[in-house]
Amino acid sequence: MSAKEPFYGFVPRMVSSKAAQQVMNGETNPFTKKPYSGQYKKILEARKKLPVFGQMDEFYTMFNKYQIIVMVGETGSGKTTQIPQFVCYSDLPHTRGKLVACTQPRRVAAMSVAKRVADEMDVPLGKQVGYSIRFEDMTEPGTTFLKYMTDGMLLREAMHDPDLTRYSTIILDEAHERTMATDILMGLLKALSRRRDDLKIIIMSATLDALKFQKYFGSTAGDPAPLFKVPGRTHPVEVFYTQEPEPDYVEAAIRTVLMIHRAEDPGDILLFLTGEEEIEDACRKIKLEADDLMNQDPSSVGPIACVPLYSSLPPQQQQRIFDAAPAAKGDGPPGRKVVVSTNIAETSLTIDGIVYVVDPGFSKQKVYNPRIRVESLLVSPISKASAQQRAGRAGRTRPGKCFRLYTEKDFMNELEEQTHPEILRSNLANTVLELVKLGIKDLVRFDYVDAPAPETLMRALELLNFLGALDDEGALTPLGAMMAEFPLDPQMSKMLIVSPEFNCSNEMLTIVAMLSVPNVWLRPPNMRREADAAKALLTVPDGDHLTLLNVYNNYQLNRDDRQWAWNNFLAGRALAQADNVRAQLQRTMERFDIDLVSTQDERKLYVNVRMALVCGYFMQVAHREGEKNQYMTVKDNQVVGLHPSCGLDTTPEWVIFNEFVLTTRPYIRTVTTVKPEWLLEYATTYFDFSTMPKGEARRALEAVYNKKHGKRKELDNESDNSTTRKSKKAKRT
DNA sequence: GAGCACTGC
Repeated sequence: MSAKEPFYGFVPRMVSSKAAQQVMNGETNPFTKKPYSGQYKKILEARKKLPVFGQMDEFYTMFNKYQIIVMVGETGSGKTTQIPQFVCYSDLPHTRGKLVACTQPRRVAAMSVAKRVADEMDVPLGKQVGYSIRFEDMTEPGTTFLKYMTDGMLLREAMHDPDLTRYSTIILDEAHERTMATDILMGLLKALSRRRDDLKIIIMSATLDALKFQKYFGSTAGDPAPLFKVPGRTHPVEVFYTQEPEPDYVEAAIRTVLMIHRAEDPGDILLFLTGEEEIEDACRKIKLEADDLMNQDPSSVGPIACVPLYSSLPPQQQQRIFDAAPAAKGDGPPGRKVVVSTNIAETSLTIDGIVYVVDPGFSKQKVYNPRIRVESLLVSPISKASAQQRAGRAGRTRPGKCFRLYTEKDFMNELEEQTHPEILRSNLANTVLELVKLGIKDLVRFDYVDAPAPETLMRALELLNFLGALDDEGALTPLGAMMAEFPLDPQMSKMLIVSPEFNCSNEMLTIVAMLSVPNVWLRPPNMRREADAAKALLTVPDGDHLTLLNVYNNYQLNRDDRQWAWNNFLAGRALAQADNVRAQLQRTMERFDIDLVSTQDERKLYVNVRMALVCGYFMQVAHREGEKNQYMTVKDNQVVGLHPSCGLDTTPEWVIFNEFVLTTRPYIRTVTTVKPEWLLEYATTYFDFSTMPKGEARRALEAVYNKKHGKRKELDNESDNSTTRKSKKAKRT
């Protein structure tokens, strides 16, 4: 290195903040050797005002000394943008052919932070600083040394390189969110830190659970990992509670919004509710009542704009949350914007200008019941951490107020400290397969930050064993190794891999892709009949899986017609996404030399597809009990009905289903009719009579078995043709 | 005769 080299004399991981700042304040960009731009200097001045910048010295002392650091930084501390840069100046990954990784739970965050940091470092995005998310790799091998990425992406990389050798430092950001991928990564990194003493690890989190991470990542001697703490930069938020519990939180929320509108100073309102329907309904009511108020007394109440926000809203409409509040009418008071949102506004989206938050204290949360193998969404009380996060949304631009629609006593005594991490609320089939592929031998004794219920692990192991992904000893089979490579639930990767045997891998690729994206069916409230009619035209009566195939094929045939999706009440965004997913899955198929084949004869094709579906979803079979829309899931004996969105024109005796949903009653959704012979043939071990509970389903299967094997002839059963027609006439009345 | 909380590969 020459004397002109800005990093001259720098030794990796022995760099002081003084030296680093000298380079930052110099004239030459040490990473590009080009002179710094004017923009760089301007941004640098702003960076210097961030709380974390003032603690650079403390950071380097710790970073240089310890292998693992837990960092706590509240919103506005600048940790996500600054810490990875600080690390680069001491770690000097570019001089050693290494990378610094910083993970994010969300794609947009990985992209936007990478862009910001590239600007701050005065380099083009995708060169020295890049990002890597599914479907998009904005990095340049050999050049990129600071990479923002989704946590799931790093987990995928670990499957191929368990020692993550490319990285010199790994930073897990937003660890407090406890996504499944971050939780698994924490377990892997803890073990890896003992194999690779050259690897540095930083766990970054919002305040609350730092001690948990410190203990988890502590030394074997029991000392907690060192803590680096940076204050945030937000405005104070005054919190109010109700005196009594509110029996109807939606009604109370609307009342509170109107109270704020009448009595409080100007400033926008953010109201948290739990779902689309609730939100649309509340928006209508607020608008109606606020308009009434203004008409009654235009001199004291201003106009109001009520904006809904939830993820399935088209991006264009989501943008409305950033519109300015409506202007005052004449000399009247200024207008006010009310955003009524799901949890999306708690973490994923920030809206500036919010001064008032109304928090009823509920959100929809995923829960998993391993006993009946069902994930469902339940409206549940939020955690204290969540309530604090919501309140904080009122103090981003100036001091604000938060109205909690529950008592202070309930807040103190009833709310959990933290939302349960995802790993405790999910079906783990996929995760277990990933862990086994990662070489984790004993899943029950894996060092989880929070260990899932043994029953949940057992359910996952059982499923993977039935699918043939794990052998009876729990070891990965060649099939399982292949399945783990697909970004899919194991049932889906299984049916994809076997689909060439049924001559329908092209079709199965499509179906799996369609099952992996959000619902494609649109049903605007004022056009339900038209939407249903459009759907009926695309429906294949043998099953919803085939209908999805048909929808995709028609979408492809009409690619040139930009209006096609809209005219058919289909979500164009979801279809485009399916296209993307399909291409990615196809690449994985090709990598494994799995044949891409089709059946030409449509009637045979549909049968072939249905048989292949059985190979993956044989554990999700329901048998009709009686004549009406009443089914019983095989083996766990849950009474379910076909979901009203189901397109079957009959109620067949045997169906497989993709989803079990628990709403007004238990429903099975995305359903296709199958033949009992297929169950016996393609899932022999699962449909072993000795392990099946007695009942109609078992009797019917036994009859099929005996008939085939000529043991005993059933006289009263014509088997799979015994479907009953649903009365279309009765349906309409 | 209902509804996708939110992410991610």
